[in-house]
Amino acid sequence: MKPRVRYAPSPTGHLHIGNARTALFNYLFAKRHAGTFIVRIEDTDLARNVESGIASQMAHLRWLGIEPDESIDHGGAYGPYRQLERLTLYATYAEQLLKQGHAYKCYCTSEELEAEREALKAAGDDKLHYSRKCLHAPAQDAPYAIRFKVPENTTWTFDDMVKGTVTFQSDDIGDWVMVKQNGIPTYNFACAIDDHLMAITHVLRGEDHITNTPKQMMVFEALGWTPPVYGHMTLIVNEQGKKLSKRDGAILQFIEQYKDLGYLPEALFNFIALLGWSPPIEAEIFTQDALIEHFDARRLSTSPARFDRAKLTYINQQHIKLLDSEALKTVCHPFLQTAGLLEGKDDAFVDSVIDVFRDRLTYGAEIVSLYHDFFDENLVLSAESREFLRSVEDVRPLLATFADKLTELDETPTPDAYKNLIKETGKICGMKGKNLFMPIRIAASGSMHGPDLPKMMHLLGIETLKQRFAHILQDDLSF
RNA sequence: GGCCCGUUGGAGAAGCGGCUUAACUCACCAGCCUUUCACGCUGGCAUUCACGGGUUCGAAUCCCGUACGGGUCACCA
Repeated sequence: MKPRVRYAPSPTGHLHIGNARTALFNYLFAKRHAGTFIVRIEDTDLARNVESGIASQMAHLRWLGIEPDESIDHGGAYGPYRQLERLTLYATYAEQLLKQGHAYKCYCTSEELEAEREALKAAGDDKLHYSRKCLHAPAQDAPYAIRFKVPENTTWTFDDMVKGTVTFQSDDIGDWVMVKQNGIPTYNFACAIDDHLMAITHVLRGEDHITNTPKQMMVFEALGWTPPVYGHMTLIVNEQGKKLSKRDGAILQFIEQYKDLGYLPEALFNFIALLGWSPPIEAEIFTQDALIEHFDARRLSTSPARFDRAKLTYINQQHIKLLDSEALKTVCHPFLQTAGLLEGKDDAFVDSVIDVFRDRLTYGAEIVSLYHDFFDENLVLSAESREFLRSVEDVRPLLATFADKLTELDETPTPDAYKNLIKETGKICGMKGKNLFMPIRIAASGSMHGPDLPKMMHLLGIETLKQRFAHILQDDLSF
C-alpha cells in the first residue's frame, strides 16, 4: 500500500524551521515510498489565524522544494484541505459520538473550570483532570462544549515509528474538549477525523504531540476506525538544550530569514534533513533526490536534535561550491545591487567579484560584507598585520619599489600584470614567498587573509592601490 | 508534581550484545599543495560512552535504580 502522509500546519505565521522539518520528513517518506504528500491547513483557532500565514507557508514550502500532491492549492480527492471548510463533517461525527455516549455536553464556563483546577492544585492533586460534573447534566439552554468521555481502565499502546512501544493509561487522561463552545472542533478531534477521512496511513510529527496520540486513538476507536501509524520525531533544541522557542532571538528560526540572507534552498533542505535523522551512508552533503533515495524512517533519532548554525554554514558553503558561476551570480547579484556596489560597474565586474570570493562565501548576503572587509575605503591594519610587517626586514624598500612600479602600469591592468609586478619586485628586492607577498597583501588590503592577491588587486583598481601604498608608506616606520 | 522521552569528544552525530583498543562531520592543531591568501589533500584530536548496581563467557549496546536535561498535562495547535 502506498503511504499517504500529511503536514498539517496552523496558519499562525511564517514557516518555522521545526514545521519545515516536519513537512520535509513527511515529504521524504512519501516520495521514498511513491506515496502522497498532503498539506492540510489546521485553522481551528480563530484567534491565532493569520490570513497571510497560509500563503507564506505554502510559498516557503515550495521554495524549499517541497511540493504537495494535495493541498488547498493543488486540490485532490480528499478535500477540502482547510479545516474551517470541513465543519459540517466534524459536526456529523460529534453528533454520532454524543448519541453513542462517547461524548457529552459540558456547560461549565472557563471561570468554573479555572476554579476547579485551582482547587485541585490546592488539594495536592497533580493530574488536574476535569471533574466530569457535566457528565450527567440535563440538557440546558446554554452554551456548551462537547467533551470526549475517556473510557476507564483502558490502555493505549502504539508502536511508534521512532520511539518504539509507547503506552498511556486512562487515569492519565482527563475528559477533553473535542468541540469548543463556538462549535469549532479542537485540534485532537479534527485531526483524528481528518486523518481518517483523508486516508492518512502514517503520521510523522514532533514529539510534543506524543501525549495527543492516545486522545486521537480513542476517537478512532469510538468510531470503529483504525488509526494510522504514528511516529514522533525528537524536538529541535537550541544551544541550551531547550525546545526552539519562536521568541528566541538568538537563532534565526524562520525559513524566510534564511531565504532573505541568500541561503540556498537545497542546502537548507539538506541541513534540515539532518536534524534528527542520519543517513545510512557516510556522507552529509545531499541533493533532494539523494535524500529521497536514502531516506529511511528507522534512522530517525530518539535523542533531541541540536540546532547547529555552524553546520548549516558549512552545508550551505558546500552547496555553493556545487553551483556553476551563472547560478552563483543569480544568488549574489541582488545583494551587490542593494548594497549599491554595482553603480557604474559592468557585468565583468560582478563576475570577478564572485570569482574572487566564491571559495569563502557561506551565504549570499555575505558577499557584501566580504567585499567591504577587503575593499573598504578606510583600511585599518589588523594587529596581526602590523606585527608581521615589523617582523620583516626591509619592508619599506619592498613596498616602495612596488608602489613605484605601480605607476608604470596602464589604467586597467590585468591580474597577470599585477602578478608580474609582484614577481619583478621580488627580484629587485631579493625577496620571495611569504615575505614578499604578505607585505604587499597587507598594504593592499590591511589584512593577512583574503582572496587571491593579483585578482584582488585587479578588482581594487590601480587608483585605490596607489593610494593605499602611499598611505602605508607615509606611516611611521614602526607601522 | 503525574505521565512520556532523552543523556556518546570542544560541537553535531554513528553505534541496535562480540567485527569498536567507539564511524563520519564541524571546529581546532600539524604537515603537504600554492612564491601570498584561500580552496583542497594528509595526519592528530573520547583507554571511553551521565553515575551506581545487575544479567552475560562478553555491554556504549539488555535490566533496575539515581542524577541531570527536555516534552506534556488548555474550549492552542
